[in-house]
Amino acid sequence: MPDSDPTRNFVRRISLLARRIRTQFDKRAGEHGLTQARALILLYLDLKGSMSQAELAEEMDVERPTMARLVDAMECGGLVRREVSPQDRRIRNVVLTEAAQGEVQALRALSKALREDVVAGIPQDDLDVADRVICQMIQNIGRAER
Amino acid sequence: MPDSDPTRNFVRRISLLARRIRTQFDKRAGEHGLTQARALILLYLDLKGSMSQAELAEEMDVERPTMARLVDAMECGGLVRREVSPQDRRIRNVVLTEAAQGEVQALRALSKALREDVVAGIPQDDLDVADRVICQMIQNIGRAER
DNA sequence: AGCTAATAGTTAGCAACCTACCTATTTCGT
DNA sequence: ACGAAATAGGTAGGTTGCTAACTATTAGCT
Repeated sequence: MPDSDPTRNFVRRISLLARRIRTQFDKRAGEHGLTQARALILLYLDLKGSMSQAELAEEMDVERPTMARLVDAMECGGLVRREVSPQDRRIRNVVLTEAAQGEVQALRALSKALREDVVAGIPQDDLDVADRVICQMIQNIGRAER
Repeated sequence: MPDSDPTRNFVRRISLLARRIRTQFDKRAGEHGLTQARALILLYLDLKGSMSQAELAEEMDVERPTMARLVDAMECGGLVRREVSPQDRRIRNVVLTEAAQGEVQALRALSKALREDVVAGIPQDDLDVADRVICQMIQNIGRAER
């Protein structure tokens, strides 16, 4: 009975699911030169036009050094440009290149397809419950950080 | 209305939750020289006495190179020893050192406390639904891999 | 017995997280 | 107006994932 406590495996399965989704996304998006994290940046920038790295980090719930490296990689790969803000020289506004804009449609389709694969056959009511549980857990951890 | 599709954020929140749990675990276990992945190895070995790296990788749903590095780090930190199997010289049986055995109790308590923090205030019925949803999603991804 | 398959483990290289710490600006309080 | 605090970004280093490709050993088939 090592695993009689169901919450133990629940926590582990969440981590497993997150990894599997990421791996599967990266596999499908690899042909487009994208990964899960980079694709999300691309979608945000397409939506808002231009964002600072701090804003991107905030939206994606990621620390700023993480964002710095993601933007580095995307700039290096020709997906994104950094433009120093004229109003505040601390800020680099990140903007999509034309090449990246051309990927947006395919990326949206790919993301949608993967989401649909993941939730296939799961009743909406159950999804709603699961979403509430996940949200509550995220809050609980924030609270537990003292 | 960029995020009108609820499943989009659901998938993202799963990844966020997994990261937050890992970070919080590592913060609490750091004093014991442990991290989430290493702690899990320790618990498995305490349970089964000795396992090959391939068996550990299988139990933890991780690839074998990942396990090789985890065992490297733990061996380096004096938590674990590798012993070549007499029956099959390809196999390294991994066993806990005495120092590691001394950490098991504290580690169990720590893991339990974190699990309880995470699920605090969530009805068991909802947890059951969420667990079923997570399991189904993991299966769905396996199926989607063609 | 001998050649091929499969298996255990490792190395190398990439991705995306994190924390801690640093610099360059801007803001704000006195 | 000037010095302290806050903010944007970056660097360095550590952790845990992955895949691809390699070696060593065993198993299996003819």
